[in-house]
Amino acid sequence: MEYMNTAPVASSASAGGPRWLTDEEQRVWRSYIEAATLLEDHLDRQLQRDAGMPHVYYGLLVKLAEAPQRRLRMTELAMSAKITRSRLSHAVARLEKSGWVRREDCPSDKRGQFAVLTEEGQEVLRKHAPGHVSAVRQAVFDRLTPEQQKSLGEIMRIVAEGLQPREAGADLPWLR
Amino acid sequence: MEYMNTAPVASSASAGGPRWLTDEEQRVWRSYIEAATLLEDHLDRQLQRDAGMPHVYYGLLVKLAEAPQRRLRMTELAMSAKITRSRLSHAVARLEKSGWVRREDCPSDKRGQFAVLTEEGQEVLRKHAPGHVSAVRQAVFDRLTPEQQKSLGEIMRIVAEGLQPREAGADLPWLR
DNA sequence: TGATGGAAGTTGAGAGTTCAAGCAGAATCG
DNA sequence: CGATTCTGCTTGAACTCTCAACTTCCATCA
Repeated sequence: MEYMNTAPVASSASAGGPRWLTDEEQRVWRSYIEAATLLEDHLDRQLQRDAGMPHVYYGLLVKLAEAPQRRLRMTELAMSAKITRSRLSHAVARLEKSGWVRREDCPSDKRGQFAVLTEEGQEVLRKHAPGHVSAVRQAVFDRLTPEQQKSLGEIMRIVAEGLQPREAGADLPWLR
Repeated sequence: MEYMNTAPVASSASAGGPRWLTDEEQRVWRSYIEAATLLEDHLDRQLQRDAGMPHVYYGLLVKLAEAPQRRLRMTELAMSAKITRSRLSHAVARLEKSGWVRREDCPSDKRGQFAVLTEEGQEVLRKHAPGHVSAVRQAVFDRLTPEQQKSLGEIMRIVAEGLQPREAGADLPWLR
C-alpha cells in the first residue's frame, strides 16, 4: 500500500475510502509541484539579485503602478495580490523602508490606508521590468506552443477561481 | 507606456527592446501567479492545521517514504524536492525535533548523512494522506477535464525541465 | 605523503511569513 | 445617543527561508 505522494498512489475500492490519485494524476501533480517550486525560486532569485526584492514584492509594485493614482487601499492590494493583510502590512513596511512605497491616510475612512507607489518605486520598475519579463519568457513562454499557453491560462484560471476568497473570516476573508 | 505586470504590457518595435508580454500572455501569466499563490497557500494551511507542518515538509516525508530503506542522502533528497541543501538542513532539523525523521551517518562517506523516516513519520503520513489528497483533488483534479490534466502535466514538465539544475555552482548546483 | 581542490552538509544572521491578538474607527440598532 | 459588533490594518513572536561562510572529508595528482 503506497500511502502518498505529495498525494498517495492508486488502489481505491468502491466504498468511502479516500480517492487516491491515479499514477497519471500523480505524475501530473508532481510535475506541477516541481515546476512551481523551481519557477518561483528562479524568479525570486532573479529579482532579488537584480532589483533587491522578492517576486511577491515586485508584484505589489506592479499592481500599484497600474492603479488609478498609483495607489490602492491596503485591503484591495492584498486581495488583488492574493495575500493576507498581515503579510501585506509587513511587506509594505519593508517597501516603505526601501523608499518604493509610501503610506497615506484615507480621507473618507480614518482606519484606511493607501499604499502609494513613489517615484523611486516607478523607477525601479522601469529599470528592472525588462530583465524580469525576459526571465519569465525564457522560463515559460518561449518553451510553450501557443496552444499550450492558452491551455495553461484556462487551467490556471479555473484553479484560481476555485480557491478564491468567497465569504469573509478573521484575518483572511480571502483564503477561505 | 505600460511598464509591467509581474511582467509588462505589449508594444514592441523591431530592434533590441525587451519583448514585453502581449495582453494575452499577460493574462495567462497572471492566472498562473494567482493560482499558484492561492494553491500553495491553501495546501500549506490545510497541512499546517491538520498535520502540523507546511506543504514542503510533507513532501519531504513522502519522498522518504518512497525511498528504498525509507532513507535518502541529504543531497539526493534536496535535489529530488528541488530545494537547496541549506533549506533542507533546516527542514530536517525541524522534522527531527518533531520526531518524524532521524539522521544517520553514511558508512561509506563520513561526510554523508541519511535522512530516515521514523515510524512516527510514517504514522503521520498514513494519518494525513487522505485529507491531503482530498484537498488536492478538490482544488485541482476535480475541476479539470482529463485533457486539461494531461495538458497541465505536459506543460509543467516542460517548464520544470527548463529550470532544472544543469551544472554545479556554489551552494545550489540545482537552481542554476 | 602531502598539497590542492571539490563535495557533503551545517550554521548563523537577516529577511520574509504566519498566526493570533489587539486597537481604533465605522456601522448597526435599540 | 450608547452599546455592540464589525471592519481595516498593525503588531510581535514563532517559524521558515536565503545567503554566505565554514568544517569536514574525499579525490586527484605530483
